[in-house]
Amino acid sequence: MDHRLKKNSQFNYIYKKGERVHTENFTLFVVKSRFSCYKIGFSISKKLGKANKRNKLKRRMREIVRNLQVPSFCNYVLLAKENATSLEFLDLKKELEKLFEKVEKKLNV
RNA sequence: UCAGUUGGUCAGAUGGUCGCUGUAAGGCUGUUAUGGUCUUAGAGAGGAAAGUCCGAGCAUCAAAAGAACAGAGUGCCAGUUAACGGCUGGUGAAGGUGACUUUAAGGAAAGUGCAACAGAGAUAGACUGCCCCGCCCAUGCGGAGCGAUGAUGGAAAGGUGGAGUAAGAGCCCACCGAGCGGUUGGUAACAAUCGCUGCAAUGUAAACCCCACUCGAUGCAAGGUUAAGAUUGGGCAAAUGUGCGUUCUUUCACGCCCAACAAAAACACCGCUGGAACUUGUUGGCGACAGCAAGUCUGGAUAGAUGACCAUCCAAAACAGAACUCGGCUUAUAGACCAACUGAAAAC
RNA sequence: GCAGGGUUGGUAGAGCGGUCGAUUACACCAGUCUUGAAAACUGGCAUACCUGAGAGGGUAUCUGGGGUUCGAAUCCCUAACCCUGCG
Repeated sequence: MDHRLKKNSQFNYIYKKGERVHTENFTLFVVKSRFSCYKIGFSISKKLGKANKRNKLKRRMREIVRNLQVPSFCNYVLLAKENATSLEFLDLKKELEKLFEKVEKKLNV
């Protein structure tokens, strides 16, 4: 299945309606949906660096999310904060794992 | 060996596991429709892809021709190119011991403007002065000659030295500089040389300007297909209006302009990648480059495709990601390598 | 992707190549007034380095770097950063 979010309107909807979960270098917006698959969009602003750095960060984020067990019936937007570009791959992985654990707890409550 | 100058090349590689985007072939499957999925094969960022500073292709503005005026750009000469403000080779000027580097380098006797402060004075007359004569004890006053002297300044009326004089002056002489003319060399910029002129002319044109040459505007969010359908108000006009900066003329076409509302489907498609292309060889040219032959097909995404991990190579580390496509320029850049040349020292 | 605009004291915002390190307002500091504060009035007020006991003086800086000019915040080139528009 394709897990990408594509439309600008979808992004805006999630920014407005979504619940936020924070960690040191990321913010995740979560909205529940009717469909069994999840969708996720990555948002990295121009402040984080030039095109090269942003692209690399996005690829790493996608690679990590692909290997994770992400809670379904939800749509997400993963927003990177300023220091995220300087992290190593393993640190990124740990942090995102923690992030999605948090999300699961929230959803179960 | 040390210190440099110029030009060029590379931009991690190999193997394995998981994953991403196109292409081709085949299988299975679905929708109103572009599809979905699996297998196999093969492809998948740069020297700057960047900045958007120039030049083109391409597209739209219905199609054209001419004149004047605006506006913008370029500016030594010759060549090169599809074109250029690029590049190549020269000339002049400036810098460097040198290899070599830098250079927006037309015109200031077409005209206008500006030149603060300082300075006697800023483009040019006066002032301060120098010398001689007369009056006079002298200060000083009057007359004649002179253009040297002047605490400035970015710039002060060709410079240095001599001769000359009452004092002085290109008034005269030598050298240097400048202008004009000739000759020789060079396609030319220009250079060399000879003669003449005692020599008049500050700087600024990246101030306006003059001269020569070039230029329509807008950019793929251009523009088109599926793809039909559509409202209201105001102004101008019935060719006397509108039509690629403005005005005018001619052909031609046609209503034109402004404001508001409504509609806008998509995993959409075309434009979209075979090109002034690349590689090798060869011929011409000092070179930029051009010709010929053979071979190659080499990204096409659309929330936007190249990542993660492991092993080895001492270490994998720079700047950095195509978005219609090319030719340049500019800027960023770790490390490694090659070639030619210069200076210094030492040895032979 | 393409097109356009800007950058001047702490903030906003003027600025003819020379009298401009810079006018004005707000903010800030000191004083007057007040029991105290506000308002009002008066004065001061950019930064760095050098020098000086101090008062003061000198040099540099208008986003950075070059150039034109005797002289640049202003003109030209180049880079960085910020902002706006487009279907």
